[in-house]
Amino acid sequence: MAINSDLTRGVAEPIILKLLADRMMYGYEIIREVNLKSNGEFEWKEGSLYPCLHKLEAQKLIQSEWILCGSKQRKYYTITVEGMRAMEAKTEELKTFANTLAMMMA
Amino acid sequence: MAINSDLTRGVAEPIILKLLADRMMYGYEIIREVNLKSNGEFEWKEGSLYPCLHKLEAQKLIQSEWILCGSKQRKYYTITVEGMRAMEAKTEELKTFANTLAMMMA
DNA sequence: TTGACATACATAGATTGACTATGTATAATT
DNA sequence: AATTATACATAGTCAATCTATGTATGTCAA
Repeated sequence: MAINSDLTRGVAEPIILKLLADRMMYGYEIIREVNLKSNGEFEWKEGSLYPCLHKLEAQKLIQSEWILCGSKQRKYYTITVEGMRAMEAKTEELKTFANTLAMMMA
Repeated sequence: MAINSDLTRGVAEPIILKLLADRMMYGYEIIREVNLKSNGEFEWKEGSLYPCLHKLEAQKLIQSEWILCGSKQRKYYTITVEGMRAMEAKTEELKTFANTLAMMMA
């Protein structure tokens, strides 16, 4: 029962930043976490996530490092100070949006 | 203090259907109403609304008629039975989305 | 009365974020 | 040995919105 992707546009960035504010994660892990935590309402795919991570990194809101886990290389992302600020701003914007929308549809 | 348009994508249709469920309205009137009711958080422009109305009409969720008001022609839109059903479905989807998002950002 | 502004509809073209499909490579499982 | 899951990546497509522009009429003040 996935949500229409027109709705989810724009929420990927704040969600990623929010997750990385808790702990460092690698891309594939983020996909599983989001799909799990949303009870399947979000159905993120690699094709959506990786370009988004690259964009966030280009904006210096997150940064990456390759880490060897056992015998496997994983690209771990951490949030930057600037990213924390962006997350807070985006979270506020999301709240305003949700409240406005609730009012409009009431 | 307008909301980023990536967020508002996908909400135009349910909002329009919701408004027309109350009363018939013409395009320009819808723009003013939405911008007013949202306290300026939504800043709809003609270039966004008219194509959306045409699409909804092509889907037979709304229908239009030209009405002469004084000396001015206005294109009034009304919601169809099918449109009412679509509105209810979309409203449910919006609620699920808002709840999921609130949970993810908590 | 004329210029400025608001009303009212319309659309072509650009932008952009997400999706589809595909590719590579390794690890785990059967 | 073959299949599946993990893990990263990107080219091409799609679609909803925005920008910019156009037409026409109504209103109001200088």
